[in-house]
Amino acid sequence: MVLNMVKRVTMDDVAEHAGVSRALVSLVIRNSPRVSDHSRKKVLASASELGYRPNAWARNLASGQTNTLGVMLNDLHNPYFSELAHGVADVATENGMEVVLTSGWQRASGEQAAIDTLLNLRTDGIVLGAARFAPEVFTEVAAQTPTAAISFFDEPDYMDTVCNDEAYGAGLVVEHLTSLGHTRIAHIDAGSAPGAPERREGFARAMTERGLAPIVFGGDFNEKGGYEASVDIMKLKEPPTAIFAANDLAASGVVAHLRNIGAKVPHDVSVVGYDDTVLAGLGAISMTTVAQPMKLFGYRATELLIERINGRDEAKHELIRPKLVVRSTTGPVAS
Amino acid sequence: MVLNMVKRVTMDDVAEHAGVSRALVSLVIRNSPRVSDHSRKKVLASASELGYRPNAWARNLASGQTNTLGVMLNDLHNPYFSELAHGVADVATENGMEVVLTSGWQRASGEQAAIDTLLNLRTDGIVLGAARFAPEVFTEVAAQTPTAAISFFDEPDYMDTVCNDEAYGAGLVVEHLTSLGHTRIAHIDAGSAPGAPERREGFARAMTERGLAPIVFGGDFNEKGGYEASVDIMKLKEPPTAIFAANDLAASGVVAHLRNIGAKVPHDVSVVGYDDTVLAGLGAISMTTVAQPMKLFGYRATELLIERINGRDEAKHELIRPKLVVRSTTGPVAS
DNA sequence: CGCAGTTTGTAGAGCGCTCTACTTCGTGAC
DNA sequence: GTCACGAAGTAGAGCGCTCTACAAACTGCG
Repeated sequence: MVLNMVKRVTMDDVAEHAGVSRALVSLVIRNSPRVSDHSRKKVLASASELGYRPNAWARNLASGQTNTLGVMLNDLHNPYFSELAHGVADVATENGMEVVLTSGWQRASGEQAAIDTLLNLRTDGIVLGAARFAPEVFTEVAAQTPTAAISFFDEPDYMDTVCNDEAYGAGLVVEHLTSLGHTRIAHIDAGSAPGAPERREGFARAMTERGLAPIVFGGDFNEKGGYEASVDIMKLKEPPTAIFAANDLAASGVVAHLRNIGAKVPHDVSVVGYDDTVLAGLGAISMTTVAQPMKLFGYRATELLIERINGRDEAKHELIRPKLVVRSTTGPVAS
Repeated sequence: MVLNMVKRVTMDDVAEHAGVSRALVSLVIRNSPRVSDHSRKKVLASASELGYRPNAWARNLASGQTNTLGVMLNDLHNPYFSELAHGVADVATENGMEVVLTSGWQRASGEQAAIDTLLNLRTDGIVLGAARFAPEVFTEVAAQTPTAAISFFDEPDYMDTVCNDEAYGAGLVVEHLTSLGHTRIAHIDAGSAPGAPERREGFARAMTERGLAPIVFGGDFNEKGGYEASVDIMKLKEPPTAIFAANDLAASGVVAHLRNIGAKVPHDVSVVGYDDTVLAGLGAISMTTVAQPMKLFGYRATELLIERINGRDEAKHELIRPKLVVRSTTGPVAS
């Protein structure tokens, strides 16, 4: 409807100005070796003089390639996701590809709209950055374009996946806490949210392997979930000496409640988070937590996706091991 | 090079299947009223049977409109920016537009690459989500497409801007602290980073208006900056009873240092942050801070941008007033 | 000098859609 | 019955680029 005031410079304009054919200009712009130095310079000079800028829409339409990777995240507010996007962007750039981000912005219809945008853009592939999408999303997307999903634990044959080794991470926590002398350790889980079952089972296994009773309370991946669960936990006749929360946010809820009831961290109760988000690293909080190398997740997912785009057939599934970051919310059990 | 395995369904396929012309299919897809109900149904049925999906590249090329807004952020890790993007997305969706996000990912060449991507996409307009870009970025982008910038304090005539009323926010802090009886108040600033000078000057004005000496220490918009500045501050012969930090991160650095030297917050020293990021709201931190309605910034910038796309000529500049959020790091001055 | 082989450049047919200008058809007024 | 008119549908020329097939110009070698 409304035209840009600036008259758009096209390849034909450049060709005419340089006195060559449009095809030659195209070759120059795409850095083809099939052009003589002399022509190349001439064309580039004309292009920059006219302020030429290739039109991505036309280029992609003509080439059938978009050279673009789509990334869909379900919550940009979570630093976890931005790390991930960063990783994707790095690998994409390395491979000369662009990245387009979308998000459902936690709106009801947003998720579907975001997917439609991405699919209509015909990106060469799509990274689904979190498993909180409706299951149909995965099958729908994967049916139409190469897809890699992060934190999708089902290992389907229609797309690649990269997951955190949740069980391993939970094991690290148990090992750390038991080495400090803790035996009564409670875990606040996040129900059936992605990753939560694996985390819970890993915890249970690590505990039983050591002959300890796995204490599990239902919570959620947010501050409230941690707070409320810790209220119940601390009402136990024999409260645990350590609490392993669903994630950092939940852990900060635990810390808040412990402070309210006058319990000292870590002297009375040790607290461990999960994710190593910014807040865990803050001096004022300084929380022991499990660091998922989110950027690495983004890397690997993108690498797998690019392999897939280039023709690999079978789906691959990777499990990446997190690391324990010990800070000041854990300490030896009080004697 | 590599073709998608799935044969792409085009408008012509749908037209043939439905026994109508491509033009009619186009009208149906674009929801034109010029189509009879009967044809519409027939076409839609064919489309869904074939799994048709409009090709955004072709559509935009043909229509000369992209119906897409570009957003460039310089640091997706900062929750401040994701809020902003969220606001942009909301307004864009309301107006039936798509949003494409890019970021320089704090990489040297990243910024320019991100801009090129956006400009090559020929989005109808661009929201520049932070003022930390090189100045040329603004002029380059604004010269080529309608542009709105957030937190760009210069009020240029070539693009719209939306800014936080930093001076007003600083005034709120001073008012709050003086009403609690504080008279020795220190401000940790962030040098010439965007917004910082306005914040500092607002602080100084509010203080002098009340006959109080503005104490200013150089810092930065991060935890380290706050920590180090507070070290100097607390070495003063007469340390202040309240510290107004550059932002929440800096404030959390201040709190960390105060805790280290055994000063109680807020009993001995009150601390105020700026931005009201997630961390300020956490129970374990619960920081008094100034809330910038980032989402609103996104809203307004996008609304201005759309006006601009629709033909408004003169640039508009808006100043939006933040709000003080009182939590538990501020209290009456100890008597 | 002639011819194969290599570079370098060009013509022109699309890519999948939109949009203007036109055709066709049905309706009702006269 | 005729004609004007609006509604419904279509033909076909692009949009700005890529890419295949081919032409032209330049090697060098017998």
